[in-house]
Amino acid sequence: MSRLQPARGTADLLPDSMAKHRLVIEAARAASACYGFQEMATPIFEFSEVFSRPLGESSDIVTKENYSFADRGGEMLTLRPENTAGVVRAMISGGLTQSLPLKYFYAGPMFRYERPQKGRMRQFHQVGIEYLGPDDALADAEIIACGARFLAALGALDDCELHLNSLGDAQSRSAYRAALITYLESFVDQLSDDSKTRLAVNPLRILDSKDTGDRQILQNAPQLQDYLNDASKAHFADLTAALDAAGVSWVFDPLLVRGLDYYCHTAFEFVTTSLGAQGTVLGGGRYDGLAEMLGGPPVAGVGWAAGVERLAMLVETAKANSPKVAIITADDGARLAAFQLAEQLRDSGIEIDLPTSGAIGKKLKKAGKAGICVAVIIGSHELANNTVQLRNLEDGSQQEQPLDLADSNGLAAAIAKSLLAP
RNA sequence: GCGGGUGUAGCUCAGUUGGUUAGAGCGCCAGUUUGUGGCACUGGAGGUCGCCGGUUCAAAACCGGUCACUCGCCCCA
Repeated sequence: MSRLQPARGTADLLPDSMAKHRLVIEAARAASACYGFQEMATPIFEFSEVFSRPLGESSDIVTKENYSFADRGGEMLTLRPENTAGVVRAMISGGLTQSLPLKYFYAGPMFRYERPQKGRMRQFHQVGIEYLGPDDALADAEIIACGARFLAALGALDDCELHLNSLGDAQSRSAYRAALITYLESFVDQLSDDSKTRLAVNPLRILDSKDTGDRQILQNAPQLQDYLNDASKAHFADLTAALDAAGVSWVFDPLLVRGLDYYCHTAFEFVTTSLGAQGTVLGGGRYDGLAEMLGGPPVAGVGWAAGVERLAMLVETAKANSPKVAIITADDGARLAAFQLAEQLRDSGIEIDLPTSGAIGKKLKKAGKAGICVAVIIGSHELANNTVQLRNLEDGSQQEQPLDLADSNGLAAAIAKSLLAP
């Protein structure tokens, strides 16, 4: 137990949890397809610059939270910590800026070197969409509506609140940032230690500090929305009007920010109260500056990502797929015939479990527990008479059926019929 | 990276102020039933008490370290 563990922050997905994950991913896939997003995938690792360039080489994220390593050729590679940078890189490398707009859906594993918590693993899984090209606020509205539709399909939307804010365009942001720094510098002695360093490194993040002293100081801090220029105000008004028209409810959250420079305008999160401190279940925003930062032409973009693990915790139960029919041998004399029959029934599209060990009683018991509905019982006696016993494991009824190993269609039909019966 | 909590059977957990052979329920295996599951009864397997060290005549228990899990902080692209 102590010796053979999965590496820290990783977990096996055994069939029952895998079923929950698949349910989440398929809901996201269906919701995004509904809006015309097409599934694609980028590599699980990239040259480190893809992830470090938009963030700055010395930031905490790059130096402490990335899984980076040199390969045998000396290239610095990083396991992808999120997929937006990879998708934008793929757009640039593939020359797809000629085919805008692009609407992409993805699902897959991501990696961050962090202290694990509930719903926060070192290897985790995300689903997400990216809408590349348009700078229209209706694009923002569309991806948010898509996210809401996805959460609704999981039955999670009712427990979530959509938090919405505008960061404004680059001009608005830098005006606000300057004002905020000026204000906070006059309280620098009273700020928490964490926020003192944030003031130098990433002042906007002080807005969502959890320190009560910081929150006190923030009461009278300049407000982001007062620094939005007309174009930024118009974008936000356009977005909220579209959400209202679509019946997507939202709350204005002036403290919801993104620290990185390539973000602009819309920032949003769907937050649930049922998951402790890790309450954000789906989050995203507009990142018009990212493509240029990665060395491509300026291309507007907006998207979101959602953590599969966290959403899977909100899914009540999901039953792993398992066969409904088992072929059970009564004695070794029917081993080969049973194997042959199993293959023939699979040809007919029936999922067959063929247990190989244990007495007949054991096999029936296990089949019943595994949720198998019908057992085909075959032994030397049946083989000699060209029959099988068809046993309904739910009500215990049993009937004899003819066995013809040259043509099992009749038996397949009888099984299909008993599977349909209540 | 920082702080709190928790590590005993496959799972959920008992285990007295330190005391000699570490328990229960569920699950698993076998039998009662030599070819028919669920119920019942009977029996059985399964434990380096997370790991290393220390205190002690004696440690699952006390102390130190370490690892893992968990909650919060930092971070959250």
